[in-house]
Amino acid sequence: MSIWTELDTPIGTLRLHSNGLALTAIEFENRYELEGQRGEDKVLHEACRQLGEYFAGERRRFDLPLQAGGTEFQQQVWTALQHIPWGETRSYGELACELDNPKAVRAVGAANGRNPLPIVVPCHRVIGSNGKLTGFAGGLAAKHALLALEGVLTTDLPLQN
Amino acid sequence: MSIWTELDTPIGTLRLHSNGLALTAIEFENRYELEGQRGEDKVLHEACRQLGEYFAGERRRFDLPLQAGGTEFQQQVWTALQHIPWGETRSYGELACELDNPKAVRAVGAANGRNPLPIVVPCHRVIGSNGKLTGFAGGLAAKHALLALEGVLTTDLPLQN
DNA sequence: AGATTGAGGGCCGTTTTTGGCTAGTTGCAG
DNA sequence: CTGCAACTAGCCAAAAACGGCCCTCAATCT
Repeated sequence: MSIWTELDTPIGTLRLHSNGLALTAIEFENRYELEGQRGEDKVLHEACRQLGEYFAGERRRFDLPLQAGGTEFQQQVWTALQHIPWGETRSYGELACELDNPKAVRAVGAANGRNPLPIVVPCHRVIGSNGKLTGFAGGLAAKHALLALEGVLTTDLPLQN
Repeated sequence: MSIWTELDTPIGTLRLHSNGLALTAIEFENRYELEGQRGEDKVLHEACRQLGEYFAGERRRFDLPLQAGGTEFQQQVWTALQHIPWGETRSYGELACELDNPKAVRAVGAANGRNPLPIVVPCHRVIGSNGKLTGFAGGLAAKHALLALEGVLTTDLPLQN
């Protein structure tokens, strides 16, 4: 049985899920789907603390137990995501190259879209090769806000359409 | 001539039928069909007691005189059902294999659908090989509730669909 | 010329759909 | 009574559809 708690942030309320041992999911307020009961535990408490520091600009890396599930390929992608440092971005194509699978570009995009642990696993740092943001579970506005928080996008505003 | 009585449970009212010697049928409230007169006897009294304990989480096996009728194949299936322990599940295919008739998968499903003694003969413990519940006389919601009561479905299920 | 769009094709993993195969039961015709 | 369809609480593999892409090549606009 999994438990969850909610956290208010500049980009809206987040719902964090724990299985008691690790963080298993982060949902945006407009997309609650997963089951479970409201509660608190060490994992959630620590996750809230680190996320709070992140949004306050006082933390650039997360140190949390994570458990994501997913296919082998998805796990490769999500692992690669965690190697993108704070304040940097990659294109979907660059990420595919890091996996020695240069042509699996759209597949990388799809895997990004199914990242169960946004923000902590920084899928928001992946953008189109032309600079457009192209998609985010919490909405492009949230993606833009996250990148702005990390000091990217200070000058230009490629948020269009 | 058979008699029946009704029992309130978390998944709705059940109508239990007895022929005086054994339990002959259990009907869900949305599917009353069998004839008979309302009444009470030792069999029904004991069945209600054990079912009450089951729904209270205090009983994992039933010890009741049963009489189900049906074809030879159906009886094989229903007997096999009773060997599935509380809290476990089988796929229709696995069940077919246990009958040394691996290809009789749909036939097993059909026999499940005609099980006259649901819950006591645990046809709710049989699910699709992909994890979907796929059908239950009392409705999928009831099947889901029963499996939840037995502690299954807590961990899995978030697997697609 | 250079920059900016928009359509089109190719790419890959995942998800959904489809179609064939199956054995027993049941209903209906001969 | 036999025989033949038409069901069904399934299953598997193949095929098609779908994405948080990316490149190319025109067409268009400074």
